Amino acid sequence: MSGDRTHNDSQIESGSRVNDSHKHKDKHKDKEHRHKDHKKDKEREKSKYSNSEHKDPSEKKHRDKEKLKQKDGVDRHKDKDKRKEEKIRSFDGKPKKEKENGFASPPRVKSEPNNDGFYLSPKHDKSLKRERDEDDSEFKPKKIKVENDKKVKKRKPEDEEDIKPKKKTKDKKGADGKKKVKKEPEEKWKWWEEERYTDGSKWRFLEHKGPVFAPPYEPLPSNVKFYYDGKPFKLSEKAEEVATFFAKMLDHEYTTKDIFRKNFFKDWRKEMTSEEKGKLSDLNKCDFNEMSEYFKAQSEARKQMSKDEKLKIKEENERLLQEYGFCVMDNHKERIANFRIEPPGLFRGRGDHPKMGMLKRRIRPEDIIINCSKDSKHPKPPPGTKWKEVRHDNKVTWLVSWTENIQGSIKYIMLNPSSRIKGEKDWQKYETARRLKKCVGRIRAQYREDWKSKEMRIRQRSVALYFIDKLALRAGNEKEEGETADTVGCCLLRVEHICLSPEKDGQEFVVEFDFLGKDSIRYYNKVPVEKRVFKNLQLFMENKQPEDDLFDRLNTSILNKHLQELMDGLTAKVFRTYNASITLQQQLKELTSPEENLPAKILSYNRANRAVAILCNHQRAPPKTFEKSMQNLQTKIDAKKDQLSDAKRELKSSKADAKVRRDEKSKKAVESKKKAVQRIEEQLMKLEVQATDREENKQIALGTSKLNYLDPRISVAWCKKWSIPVEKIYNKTQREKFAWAIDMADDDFEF
DNA sequence: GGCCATACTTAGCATCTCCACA
DNA sequence: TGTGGAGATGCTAAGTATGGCC
Repeated sequence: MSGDRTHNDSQIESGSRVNDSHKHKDKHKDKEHRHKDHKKDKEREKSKYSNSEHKDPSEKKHRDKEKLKQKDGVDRHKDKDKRKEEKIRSFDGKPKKEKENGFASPPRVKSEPNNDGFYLSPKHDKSLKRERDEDDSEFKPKKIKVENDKKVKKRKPEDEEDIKPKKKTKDKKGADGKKKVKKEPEEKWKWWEEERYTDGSKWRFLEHKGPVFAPPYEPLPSNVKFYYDGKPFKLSEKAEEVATFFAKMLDHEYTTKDIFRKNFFKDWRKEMTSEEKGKLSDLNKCDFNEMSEYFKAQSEARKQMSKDEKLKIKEENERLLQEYGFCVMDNHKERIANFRIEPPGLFRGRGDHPKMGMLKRRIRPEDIIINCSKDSKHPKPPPGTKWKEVRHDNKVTWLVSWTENIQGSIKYIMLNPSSRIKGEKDWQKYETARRLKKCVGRIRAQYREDWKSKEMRIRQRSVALYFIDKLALRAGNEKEEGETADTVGCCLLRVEHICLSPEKDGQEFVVEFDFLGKDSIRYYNKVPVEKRVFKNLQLFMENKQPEDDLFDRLNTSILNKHLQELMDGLTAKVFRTYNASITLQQQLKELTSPEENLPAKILSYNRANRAVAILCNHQRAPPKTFEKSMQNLQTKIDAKKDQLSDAKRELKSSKADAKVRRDEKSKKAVESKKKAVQRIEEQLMKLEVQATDREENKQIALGTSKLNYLDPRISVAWCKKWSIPVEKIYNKTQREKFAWAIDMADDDFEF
């Protein structure tokens, strides 16, 4: 098949080949533009430090115009040097070697399409008549429930149960059943058995108390001083407040970074009086240490508070939660996720974020838009203030919004994941992924066919889709230049992010990926690909510079439009959900053996979960205490081993004793020694399993996939099948979020 | 088709809480 | 009973996706 490229690639319409751009006028433009932009980028980089957030509007306009001119592709390249610098940065700030943390070639198990795979959990077998706005074959709440707003207000006492806030149940010990397990409230609202709205509205009635604002600034005591150039300097209140933000972060690596310091200083100066501005001209001469010590002492004092004092604070927090932490949405009291407005501080962008250190300003009532229903009791702004706006938009789910000043994006207050509105969406997400399961075979066949297309754009689309499917890459939406760290997803991959080897480590057609993904987490993977993909990649890279786009004819909207045609509701992200869930299901089948005991089964579950986390590249920095805690665990294991050999010795001698004496008493002694050995062996095994689990989890975060990608019904079914308490898999919060799945999935659920 | 605004999900790190153990 | 540390929770940044406008 080595000749396929020469044959097929020559058939590609020349007009659509970006690689022969030099032959075409517009492509010349393209290249010219690229160079221009590079020059501009460099200039921008130069001026960034003196004026990072106020870009010359004419420059922007010009760039926009250039972009419009550019018919064919998108030039989203930033400074090359900067990228190279970032390229070598790993998530812990150091270059990584391949496979160092086991991320190369993640284990993957794929299920091929199952065309009859229309699974209905028995509880949903019953015919459920419901008009649906989306084609979610299994998304079928049962009862029809139509309640008008007035009824909400006139709730009867018997409804009170719903209105009561969920009392925090203390789950003392969880599933072992060894200690008291306080029952969770028995009657919980099963929204999944009710009718959904079909008109695009999200609610009929919404009432809440508005947000909780950050506490006002408390000036420092007079004995805590700020020093400039070695001398005490009394700051104005505004300047002092911003200085405390920096002081609080003094021990953090952020404050050593040039960009952070520059951004901070620039924004800090804006808060200074003209006198302060004149005198405080060099951040390096500023001494925040006394302030920093003061905050450390305060935090220490908080830790040392008496029980009563702590209780008082806890009660106050509880009061706030009760007052502001719940809303009434369509007859039900629902928990709000984030009812507190983000306090002012310094922006902590991740990776090499160009805006890190900028001042995140205090949000005032005048910045706040309230969303609630017309006939609800509207939240009151704090005395003497007013809201920016009160609106009644039931097509959205948010309660409160404001625009933040760093990126100009909108922030929202929304409901908790356990709420109906979030749960329905989550359920729907998994149903879409299950629909993909039914047609993934066809889609895969199609994109494989498209690798041979005459059109470059189709080839690029199909190769990108292959990566998204095979490697669970994110889509890669375009981002505004200079506004965020240089991170990419699939459609944004650049030539410099991949390295092709016809043969490597005994494998053919190897692609080595190395780029920074979401949150500037490094994605490093070396994967053998199909020959056609390899040849296509070579083609896409022809005559391109390292900083050029790999898929210059593709973006996420083109890709998603195509996916939409293949399956209703299909977007790039659905592949991640589908592949994560199907991998979990298969790994669970593969790894669970019936004869295993409970801890071993849990280990198997965690390993299945881990396979998904590796697939999705969910990394974490190793916990600071990791080495120490592993050591502690090892000490425990060693001690247990000693204990075991002692117990075995004792057992041996009691057996010998019993042989001589042949009486009941010594027989009983043997039995009890046997039991002791057994018990210690079990304890040892548990500790060893724990150590393995922890070691394997060192740099992998399981939580993200568990919460966002794994259909909870798979886990619930697994628990039911093996009689494992669901509490072993999901903590209380997770059980609340997945209440729908826990209720509806039986042991035979198939994703 | 590109741009932009908007709405929502996904993500890792920081901080808090509470349990096991000395 | 005090405390270290694991796990839970909170926080908010950083993604994806869509729809409207030009």
